[in-house]
Amino acid sequence: MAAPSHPGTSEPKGANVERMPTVDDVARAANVSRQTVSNVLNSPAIVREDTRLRVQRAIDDLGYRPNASARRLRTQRSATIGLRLDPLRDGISGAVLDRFVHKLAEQADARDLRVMIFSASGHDDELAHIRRLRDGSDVDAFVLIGTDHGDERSQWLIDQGVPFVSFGRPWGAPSPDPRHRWVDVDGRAGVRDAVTRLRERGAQRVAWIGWPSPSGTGDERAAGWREACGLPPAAADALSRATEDGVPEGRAVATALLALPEAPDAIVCASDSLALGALMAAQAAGHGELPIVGFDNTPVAAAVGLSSVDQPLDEVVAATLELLFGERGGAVRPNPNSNEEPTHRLLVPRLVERRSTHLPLDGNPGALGSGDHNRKESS
Amino acid sequence: MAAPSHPGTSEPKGANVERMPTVDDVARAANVSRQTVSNVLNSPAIVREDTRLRVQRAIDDLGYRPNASARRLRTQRSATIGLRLDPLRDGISGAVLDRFVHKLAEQADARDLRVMIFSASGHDDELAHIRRLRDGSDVDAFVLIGTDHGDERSQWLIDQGVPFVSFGRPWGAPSPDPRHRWVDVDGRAGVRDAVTRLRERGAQRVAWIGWPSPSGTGDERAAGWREACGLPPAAADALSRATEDGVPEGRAVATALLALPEAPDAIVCASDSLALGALMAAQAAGHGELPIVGFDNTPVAAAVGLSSVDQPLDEVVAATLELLFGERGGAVRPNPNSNEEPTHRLLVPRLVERRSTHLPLDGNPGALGSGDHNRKESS
DNA sequence: CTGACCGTTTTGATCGATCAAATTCTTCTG
DNA sequence: CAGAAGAATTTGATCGATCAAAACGGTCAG
Repeated sequence: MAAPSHPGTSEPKGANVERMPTVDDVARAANVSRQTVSNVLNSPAIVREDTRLRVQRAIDDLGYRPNASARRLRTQRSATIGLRLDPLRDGISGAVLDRFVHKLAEQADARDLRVMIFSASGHDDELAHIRRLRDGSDVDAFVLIGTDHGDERSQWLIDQGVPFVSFGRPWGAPSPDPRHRWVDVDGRAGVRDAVTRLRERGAQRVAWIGWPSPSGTGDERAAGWREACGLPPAAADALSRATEDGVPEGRAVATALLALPEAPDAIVCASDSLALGALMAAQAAGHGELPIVGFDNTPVAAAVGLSSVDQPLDEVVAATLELLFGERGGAVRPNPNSNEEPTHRLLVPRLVERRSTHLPLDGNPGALGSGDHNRKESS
Repeated sequence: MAAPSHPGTSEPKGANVERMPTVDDVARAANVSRQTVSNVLNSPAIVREDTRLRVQRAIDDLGYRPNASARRLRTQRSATIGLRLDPLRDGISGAVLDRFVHKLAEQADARDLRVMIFSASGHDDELAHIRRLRDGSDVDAFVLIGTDHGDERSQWLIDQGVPFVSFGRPWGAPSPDPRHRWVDVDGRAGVRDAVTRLRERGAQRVAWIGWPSPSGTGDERAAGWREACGLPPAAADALSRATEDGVPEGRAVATALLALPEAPDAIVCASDSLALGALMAAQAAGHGELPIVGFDNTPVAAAVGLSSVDQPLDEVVAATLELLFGERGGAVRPNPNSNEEPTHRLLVPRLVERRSTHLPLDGNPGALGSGDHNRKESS
């Protein structure tokens, strides 16, 4: 938090008027040719030890930094990933994508990649942007987020030969194109685990609040509940509800569930928004102790002490980059032509347990918040 | 939502193997010289009408798109804005910054600017990144977010001659550097308005829940409350509380306030997190009808029907870009040397009223949610 | 001593655009 | 109709790096 001054390397760069040094400047200073300098940077192995050190010192002394544009122009690649920020996501659940963006920025940086963001109003607009960015060689690979049924973006990108990976499976496609690389989280397994855990804890009638079908992610999650709830079909149907996402919606549906003659003794929801609504409903109905589980482990869930299924975004991002660039490489791999190597990755989420599956909700506020991340935030 | 195929211009670009056309290709096709093509793109005014049309047609036919790297190399500017995504913000309030990022991406796009994001672990790390990005001429201007007391970043950037604008005032500086361009929202006025509104509605004892001092934004907001609450100092002190940000914290403090012999009849908070906590406290204490106002108008506030002070992010972003690039220009202005033109902009927020200042909280869930933005969101 | 061979370094060309200056084409004046 | 002034267009150089191939220096077998 303290210790200002010299961040980065601290060479004597005065104001900012004098131009940045170039390879030629470094070459002159180290008494070698441009190319040798270039080699020191890009293939140090082929340069003799002592010259390498000499050049390196010159680089440090002058504070040389390769010009990204020049390099990109010559190499024909930008080492930049494009990412569309979805303008629709304004709900609580949108926070997942934010975390995804963060992680992506972090891990991309570690690989010396840049991340460029853009926003678009719809799928068509998005594709137009992608084309522009790629044709201008601004960006050489894209990450698609939030694929859904009948998503025509993937196919277009494949046809155009634009390298990309989607966070989200190709829902609904009868036979998914093997050239489509994707990473996703197994929501079905996540919900299944959550339900199982609740039953281990003694719950016998675990209800489900999900989204209307068809919804790729939603249907998967619902399936997970159905597999694990241990109820005969009819009873299961009675405890299953579908509604648009949202806190009020969740509250309304949960209220109805709790008013049933054979009321549920636990509720699992397809999102934290729905779960928060359910939490409020339970509280209002005097069932403060009712175990409730949400999905996505958003900040709100942490804040109100709601148990939630957490997506392993670190792994998601790592897998995304690996599919795009390989184990460590910095060069983009084109979309695979055949199905030689695995072109997708399905990751398993894990349940984060909090008060909502442990303690009664009422009572002393002092015990709230389970010490989860709660940082002050200004502006 | 429907209508796939041809996004952008739809020229007959087959696979993606053949290289993109260049100015020379276009020139040849239109029977002019490279430079004329360049002129059509950059200064159409000096090209004769008919040649311009001819060239334009060739551009469209070939699907030509200027190569960003080449242009940047030659012009020495990247038309790219750098933005650090703060890894700390994980609370509910962090959502404001997300909205900011969105708006920035949108408006930057309208000006043909790119936005590049990066993440850093601390201020020093951030500055190191900034240096790297700028020295590599990847980015030519930066937007700083969330400035706070003793923030040494601004001064460093000014010293280094790196063009930037901060979203957030230079807090605490005895005499702010006139070369520092910034945009901020007048939180004091926002809170003042909110309190005034509550008093117009009949509230007589409006309490305040804020953050511990010193906090630039926090102190300003508190000042707004104090100015408008209309209570003598002693009484005001009794109704003022400071705590770290967070839902549980807000709940605890609000519970204490409500237990006072002279309890408040309305509460204004420095954040939606605190306000949500207060809302829960009020509900638990049987004061479901207590008017409560939050700050930042986050999705959560919309979801639970909490009134909140909304920051005009559209204007904030517009002002930011204007300070950086001028009215319409695409070229970055350096940090001003003297204080000739205005170098900052202070915008006024406005109160968004919802159920929490209108109706009782309990009662029928059907009436919840005030129709505010609630969109479904998948993985 | 010659020349093949390997490791290291240098030279010339190139990526795709814009700048600055030179050139050609128009138009208008005396 | 010559010639100047202005408009429109073209030419040559350049931005800063990497690629591809050539040149260099040393070792070593024949």
